[in-house]
Amino acid sequence: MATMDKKNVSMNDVAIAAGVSLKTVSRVINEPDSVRESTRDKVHAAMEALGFRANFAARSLKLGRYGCIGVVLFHLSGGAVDMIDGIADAAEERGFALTMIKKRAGEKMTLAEAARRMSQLPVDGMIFNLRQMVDDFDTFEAPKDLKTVIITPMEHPTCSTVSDDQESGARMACEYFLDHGHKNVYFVSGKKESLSSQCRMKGWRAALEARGIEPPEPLQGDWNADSGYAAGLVLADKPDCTAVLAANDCMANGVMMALRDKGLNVPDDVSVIGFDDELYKTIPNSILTSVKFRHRELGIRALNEVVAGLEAPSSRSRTLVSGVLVERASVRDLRA
Amino acid sequence: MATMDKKNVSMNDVAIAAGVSLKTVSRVINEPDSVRESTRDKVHAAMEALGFRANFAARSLKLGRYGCIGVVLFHLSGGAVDMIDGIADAAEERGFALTMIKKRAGEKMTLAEAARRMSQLPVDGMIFNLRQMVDDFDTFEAPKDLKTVIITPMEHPTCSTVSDDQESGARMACEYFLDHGHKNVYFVSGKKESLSSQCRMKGWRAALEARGIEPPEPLQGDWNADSGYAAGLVLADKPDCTAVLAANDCMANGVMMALRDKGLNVPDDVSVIGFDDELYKTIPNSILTSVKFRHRELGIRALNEVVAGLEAPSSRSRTLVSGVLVERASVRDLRA
DNA sequence: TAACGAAATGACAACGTTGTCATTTCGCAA
DNA sequence: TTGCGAAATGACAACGTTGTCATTTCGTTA
Repeated sequence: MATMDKKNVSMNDVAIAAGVSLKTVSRVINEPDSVRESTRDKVHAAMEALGFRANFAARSLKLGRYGCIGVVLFHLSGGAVDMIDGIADAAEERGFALTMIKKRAGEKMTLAEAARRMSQLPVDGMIFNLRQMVDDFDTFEAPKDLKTVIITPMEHPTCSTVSDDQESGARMACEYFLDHGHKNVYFVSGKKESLSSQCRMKGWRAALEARGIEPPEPLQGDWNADSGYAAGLVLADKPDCTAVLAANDCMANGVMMALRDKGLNVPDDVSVIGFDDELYKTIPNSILTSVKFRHRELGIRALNEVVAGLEAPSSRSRTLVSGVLVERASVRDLRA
Repeated sequence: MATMDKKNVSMNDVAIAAGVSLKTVSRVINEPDSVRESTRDKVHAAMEALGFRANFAARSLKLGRYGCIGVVLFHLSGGAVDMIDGIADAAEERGFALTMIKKRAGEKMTLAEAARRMSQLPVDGMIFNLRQMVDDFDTFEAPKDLKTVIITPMEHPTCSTVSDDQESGARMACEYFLDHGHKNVYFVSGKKESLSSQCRMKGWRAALEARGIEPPEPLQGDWNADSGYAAGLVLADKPDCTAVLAANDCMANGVMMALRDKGLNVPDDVSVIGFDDELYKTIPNSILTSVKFRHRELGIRALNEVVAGLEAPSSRSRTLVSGVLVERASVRDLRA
């Protein structure tokens, strides 16, 4: 009947219970080697008995840092899981926790708003996950004392950015077609407002133009298989269409199904490449060649960039994480 | 050349700049109506000029709360995105931020460890996302002053839990088969260690036994299409197999492809139901009937449960979020 | 103009830690 | 036993807020 009265057990309570000074308790926690073993044991016993847990607020107030990195989710898509996974693992490894806020569905949120909200929370630095354009992107200035990293394919004038190298990935896929003897490449895009889709389209276009090929009109999709199917029906009627690059695997699959339904074979009649390399999860023996981005690596890099910049928040860097072409059997070699 | 000297601008600095007292600045922030408009303007101007941002640590220390809910991710799977989305949206709505930590890949983490780590962080309550069994599940006791909600299908002796009603969902699907005249239902499971898979299997078994049907040996899968395909090849040879329940859509698709490759038609020869209703994203015109769980709703409920329990951390409740059978065309009615 | 109650503002302590610096205790040599 | 330097411990202030209570200022009425 001795416990359970005060709400929170403080270091002072522990100190009294252990018959030592407040500061000694502090030392047991932060620099145990500087405390005699017998004293240390007394303190540990008291902490155990009282159920002491250090107060985060007081500690942070004194130290002037939190040990937390803020993460702002402007958009939560499929690939985001792996990215968060990477961020969280890297944070864990470096002894940081994450503080997360999210744009509410349907509402708008500018970078400035996000920064203002975050800077009221326990964070030493922050990461913005930005997959669509936002109004104040170019004018935004991060708080001078809070390292800010933006995950986005766009370059920012003052903040560090980290991104998949979507453009190179698309170029890589496109050149893969061309190197296999294809004379042109059609493109099925994702949602218009998606920066990923825009970058992939840009890379596709650049690769063709680099070889003096006029890019055909891209087909508009929405990431889902049905839109890919619709695009596939259109493409099946184009005699010059031997190669299709779809902005993700789901649409690529839609394209392939449409081609098949039109009596065309992949890869014999038409070759196809997708993005994300996730079709194998859903389709047995999937043959789709695909450009895979390392989202987990992306998250790790973003977090490391923040941590590296904690001391120099105004530093600025640009990190691109390259993609990988996962070769399967959906591209025919026309050179033979 | 007047700014930029002290690291952090405090309310005291603002007070001096505005020619008012510290407390008045505090009031401008927390109870603006109690401050004369002219004073308020002066203070706001000073805050603006100095770039003042309230110190989270000091505020929390004084208030004794953080306005943050801890989230522990023991496991980060596909469905987790929507759940996190729900948690984050609900948190936002109620004025909370999230503090997140994650089990490191490959390492083990007990509930007790998670609780210990979390209670050193800025959190008023916490949510554990637990999709696999953990060693100390039954013996775990949550900190008495920190409301703890576990997202898991298992019942916990002392903590509140929230879960999809996987078992009912599976039963629902199974009964749907039986009500359509099927005499038996085969089952393809997910990974052994997954609690979702275990619950789905349990529901399937229960539904059959309730009608006096001896459940056939379940086929072991691993969530991916290839394992579903393998199962499908086996099932295609069983003459009594008219209905297959697969523990997710990817495996269901694998099953369907195998059946087709064996010359069987879905649903004419064999009917199939999956879980998660996500095949339509990848397969154009998907006909797969599927049990869909509302992960977002699950997250919302979990967060609301934590917030509701902040004042009474030792309260305990059990919430089940029901699934929905999304009817498409993969089940044949044998009663005709 | 004086007096009054209400509204606005201010002084000071307190929240639970850690840093600084002073003091005590220890182990060992003289 | 005494003295000494090093190790261990302690007293006290400080971090930047908010709560309590006292004081000042305001607008109104007599």
